[in-house]
Amino acid sequence: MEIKNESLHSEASAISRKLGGLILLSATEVEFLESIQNNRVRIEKGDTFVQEGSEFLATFIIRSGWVARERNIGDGRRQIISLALPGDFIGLHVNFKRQAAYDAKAMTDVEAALIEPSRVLEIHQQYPVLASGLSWSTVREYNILGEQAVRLGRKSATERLSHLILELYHRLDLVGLAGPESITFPLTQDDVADALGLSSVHANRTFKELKKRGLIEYSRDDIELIDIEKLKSLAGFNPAFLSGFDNEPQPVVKVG
Amino acid sequence: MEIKNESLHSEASAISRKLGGLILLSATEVEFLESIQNNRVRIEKGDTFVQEGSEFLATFIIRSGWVARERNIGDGRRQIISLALPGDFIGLHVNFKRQAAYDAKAMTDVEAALIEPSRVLEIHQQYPVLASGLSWSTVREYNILGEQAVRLGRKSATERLSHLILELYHRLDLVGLAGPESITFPLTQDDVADALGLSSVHANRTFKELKKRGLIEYSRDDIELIDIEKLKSLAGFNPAFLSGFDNEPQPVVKVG
DNA sequence: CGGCCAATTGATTAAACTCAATCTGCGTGG
DNA sequence: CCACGCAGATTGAGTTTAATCAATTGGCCG
Repeated sequence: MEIKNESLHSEASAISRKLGGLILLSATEVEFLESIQNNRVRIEKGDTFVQEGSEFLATFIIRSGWVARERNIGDGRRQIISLALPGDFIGLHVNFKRQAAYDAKAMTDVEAALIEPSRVLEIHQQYPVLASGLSWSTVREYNILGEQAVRLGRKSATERLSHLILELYHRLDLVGLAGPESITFPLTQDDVADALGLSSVHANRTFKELKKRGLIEYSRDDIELIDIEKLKSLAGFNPAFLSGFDNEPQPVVKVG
Repeated sequence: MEIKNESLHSEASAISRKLGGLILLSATEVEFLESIQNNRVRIEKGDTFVQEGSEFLATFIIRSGWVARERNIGDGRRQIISLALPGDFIGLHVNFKRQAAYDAKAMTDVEAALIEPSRVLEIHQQYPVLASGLSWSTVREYNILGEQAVRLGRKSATERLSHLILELYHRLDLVGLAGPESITFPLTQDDVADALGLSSVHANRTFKELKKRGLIEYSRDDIELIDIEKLKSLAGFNPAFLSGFDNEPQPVVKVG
């Protein structure tokens, strides 16, 4: 993990786009949000930059790339708990020891911002609108993980895969990273297997099945959602858990 | 004035016992924590008191009894996302619409305290130690749910059940509700099945298997942990995700 | 051209599910 | 006090989904 400081971009960061897509942010708030992201790190694809049991040095905000929170249980079995996409936090809340309960591994090259705990406090004390945004992010992460539990516990392989694809499509869309009906998809089928609790062989067959049914197309690093309505119906997908809105991003908090 | 953890009165509420078991709480903090629990509700066993999609009216603190956060997907399938025990919150963080992403259902008669959003804000602004306690509770809930994902995605039926039993044993112990080597267990085998992503028939056979191996005994509403060490070894159970403290050596497993 | 990682396919096995009966403990109304 | 009803637990038999084992193929890069 190589660390370098960079100057402010003119374009809004993913976290600003994400929060801005749901709340009306004032210029001051956006500025602050951008200003706390100056301490940047680049993480190489494949790098496990947070180890289970080790101490969080700071909170990460993903600026670009995909990260997997995962648990490796001794005998080679692995479960991807959740995926962190641009605009997401790693280690926003920590326990008293700041001890990680999972590995965080870069699935692509990643750019992240390192946020000091004091800056998070500052948000809570001086930027109430942003603080409510953090609260929203927190409950959203929890709900995403809840859906993951439903997928793993009660859905078939085809339901799991189509549900995951739709979740990623909606989440990427919120930060402006989804195509009209496609997403870039950097995960290997092994990764998908470990995200969905399947063997890699079965993950492969499940991809093939969705393709055969005319629901998706996929290549090395893209998935095309050919028939979103059928995908939703197969997956039993309701996007409510992602926003808490009736699918319509609407500003509900006015400028301070 | 600061008081020792052990000197918390036995009449202190579960949430005070839980936080007091981990942080040194001042008398003022304990008093405040108790005072915000005056608005109490009784919830009858079987009552789904929060509906998926409906609005949270307040935050609940469970004072006694067990609650399941669960998702019911149209066709009769159900997944218990997580269990809330005495001292746990329901709806601590909410999204902008305060919309629940899951049902909350009482698995026993429950007593809960209703906390106004303004009191939660008050904690963050005036009781920094308690605020850090809430942050700890938040990340703990997330980590518990992460373990649930590992159970559902990557563990066998016997591993899942023994892991769940151990988790509940440790969590109940933290609030003084576990026996020396037993817990009260109000869930039906149907509930266990829906928590572990199994059929009820298989849940039953898994109970039988653990009993046959001399790991547990169970009756209508108790589970005895006959051989905790063997249970831990079978489950692959490491309590780190529950506390984040070094109460016990935490081996960091490295898979090469 | 190799080498390598990921994807794909075929064959077989195993874990868990479904379906269908019972069985059991317990509370209740007569 | 007892028969009845009922929810939950238990058991047996057969089926299904997904896992495992074992090659093979495909694409990309140095």
